[in-house]
Amino acid sequence: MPELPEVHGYKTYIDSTSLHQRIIALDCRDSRLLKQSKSYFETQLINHEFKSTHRIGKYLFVETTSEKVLVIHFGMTGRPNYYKSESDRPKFGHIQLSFENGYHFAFENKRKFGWWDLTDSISNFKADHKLSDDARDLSLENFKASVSARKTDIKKIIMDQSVAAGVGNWMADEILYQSRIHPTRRVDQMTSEEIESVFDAMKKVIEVAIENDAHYRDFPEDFLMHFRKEGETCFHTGAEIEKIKVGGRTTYFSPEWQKK
DNA sequence: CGTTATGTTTCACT
DNA sequence: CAGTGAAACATAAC
Repeated sequence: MPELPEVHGYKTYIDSTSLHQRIIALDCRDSRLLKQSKSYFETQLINHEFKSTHRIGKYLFVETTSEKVLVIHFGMTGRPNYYKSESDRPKFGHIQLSFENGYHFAFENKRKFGWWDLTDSISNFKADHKLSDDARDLSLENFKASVSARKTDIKKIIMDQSVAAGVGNWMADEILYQSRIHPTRRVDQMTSEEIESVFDAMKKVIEVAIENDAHYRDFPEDFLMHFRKEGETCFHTGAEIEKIKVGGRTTYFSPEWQKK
């Protein structure tokens, strides 16, 4: 389920479980999840430790005591899991590290869209992958600058990781619902105030989601996530939520509430 | 059985 | 170069 708030939670989880422990084994059941050879991962991880983590958007960077930084992307169905007994290895824990203390760390990835990579530097990785600053830290100036030259639907823009790293499909729908902007509104036809309202809603959605540990049921009652599905109705208007495709992704919005 | 899923990358076109 | 739509990746769950 990982977008920015979920990955934020994963970072906290890893920080509180897996730092400063010597890694003694790496097991990978499907090498397609590794962007480098398994032996290279072993060289860089075995007998080393996780030192600290950093998050940009949906990417998690783990600094280690080796010269390389581990890059983790969770894909659509990834999450970390730390447990004591090997027998508790989760069903989809395709990559597992074992620590010297006897505990294990699994990278769960049901759909196998997630991956691990190794990089020399976070800033180079960020540049190579055209990642913007993390959406939580992004300035209004930078946001406006990357939006200004664009001529397409606002939803595609805010999901563009080079515009606001960390915004994914559900967050984009929520942000546009909160700012009352229609998902297919073209950015070049939006006023400066409307762009700012999207920016403000993005910040609000991020903070609310993080405060609630990305647990949607605890979100405020006027959040789209409570009725983001077919047949449900808008909290404000009572009208039926509509479902369309934008940029290839399923999109839910409230027709009268979000003006085109 | 067919459809759908919270993501990224690549590619053939406009 | 900017942008688009589609496809590919891989698999569980409904």
